[in-house]
Amino acid sequence: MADAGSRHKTRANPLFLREEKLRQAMELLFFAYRDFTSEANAVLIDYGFGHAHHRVIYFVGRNPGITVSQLLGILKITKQSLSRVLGQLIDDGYVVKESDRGDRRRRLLSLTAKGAELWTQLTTRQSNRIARAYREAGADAVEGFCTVLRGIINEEDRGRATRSDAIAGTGNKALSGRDL
Amino acid sequence: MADAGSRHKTRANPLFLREEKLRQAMELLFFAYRDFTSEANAVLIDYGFGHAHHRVIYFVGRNPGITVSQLLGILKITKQSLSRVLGQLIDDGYVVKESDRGDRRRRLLSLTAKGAELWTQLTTRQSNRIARAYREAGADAVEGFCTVLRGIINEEDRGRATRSDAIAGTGNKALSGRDL
DNA sequence: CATATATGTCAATAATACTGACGTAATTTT
DNA sequence: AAAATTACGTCAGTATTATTGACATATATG
Repeated sequence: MADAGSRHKTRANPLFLREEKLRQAMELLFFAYRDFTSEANAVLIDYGFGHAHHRVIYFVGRNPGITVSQLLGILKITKQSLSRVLGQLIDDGYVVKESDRGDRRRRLLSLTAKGAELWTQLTTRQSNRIARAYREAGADAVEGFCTVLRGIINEEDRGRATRSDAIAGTGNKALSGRDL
Repeated sequence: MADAGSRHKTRANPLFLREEKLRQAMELLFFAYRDFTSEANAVLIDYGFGHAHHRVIYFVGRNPGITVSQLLGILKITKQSLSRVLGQLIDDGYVVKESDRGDRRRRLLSLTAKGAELWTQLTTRQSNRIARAYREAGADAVEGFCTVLRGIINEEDRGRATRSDAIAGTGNKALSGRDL
């Protein structure tokens, strides 16, 4: 308790500044995510869809041939939750589901042409926002941005945002299975 | 149309790489936010609260004396949505609401001791995650991280994640009004 | 006094998500 | 080949977050 004073805010107290920086980071993350997602949400309303549909469309587009359980692993929601959203997307002709010929228990998901079009529409807006931020920040800042974000992600999922080189609409079937 | 070929994926095509980097950023943001929030959600379940309560607790703690409409401006939800959540937090003794003596239409929100305790519990876990990522990434990366995130946020809200120096539980009344 | 602002509230609805239970088909293990 | 596991689907009930629209009240401002 002799040095208790160091726990309080004083002139340029490094501990106080550290906590301040951490809270700032949390807020930046909140506001950035809020604005980043509101972009796409506006588009989706015209289609009668919501955030959940966006996430499904996005990850199916990015990973054509993804299985249902791989998708569940990414979204971290229950299959019952996914079911409704995915069902709608299939009914409305944005996503198709086909049996895996290797393991016929599996259902492989991919976008239709209509789905790929929506994917592009959604992704373009969001990547324009990122692109602008990247341009203004510069290459070094971008690298730092990615490094820190990767550090925030749970260790087991850190590979996910890099490994795929799939493009919506194009072939590029199947992920190696254990990867997702 | 003469140089149409440059729009397609070729060996180290800079345009393709650019798009790839942008999609990577979107995914990093998705996964980072997913894991960042799941941290606090787990705690909240024990209190019978959800994500929405967390956001209210957080921003009230960070901005003691914040008004209802300032909070709505941050959260970007309707007052009807806020009403239920805020009402619960007040009923359960985490938040207090008092009339502004200057403008008695306004209600100033702040945390009770109980609320500040929960605030700390929630914030500690999340800031530990950020702190670890910061430590591993280094100071330069952190700076880049903040710069890019700020660039992603809508221009009118960029000041928000920096301006406040309020701490949960401590005095530090009122924001300048126009700021939030 | 008229108007605008800040807040609150009633009602209906939509979207996302959860738990729990159960069923079926295909594959893997023993 | 029987048993166990995996992948998927579905029915039912519920919680949480959020929306729109309408209306009410108190206070402040011109």
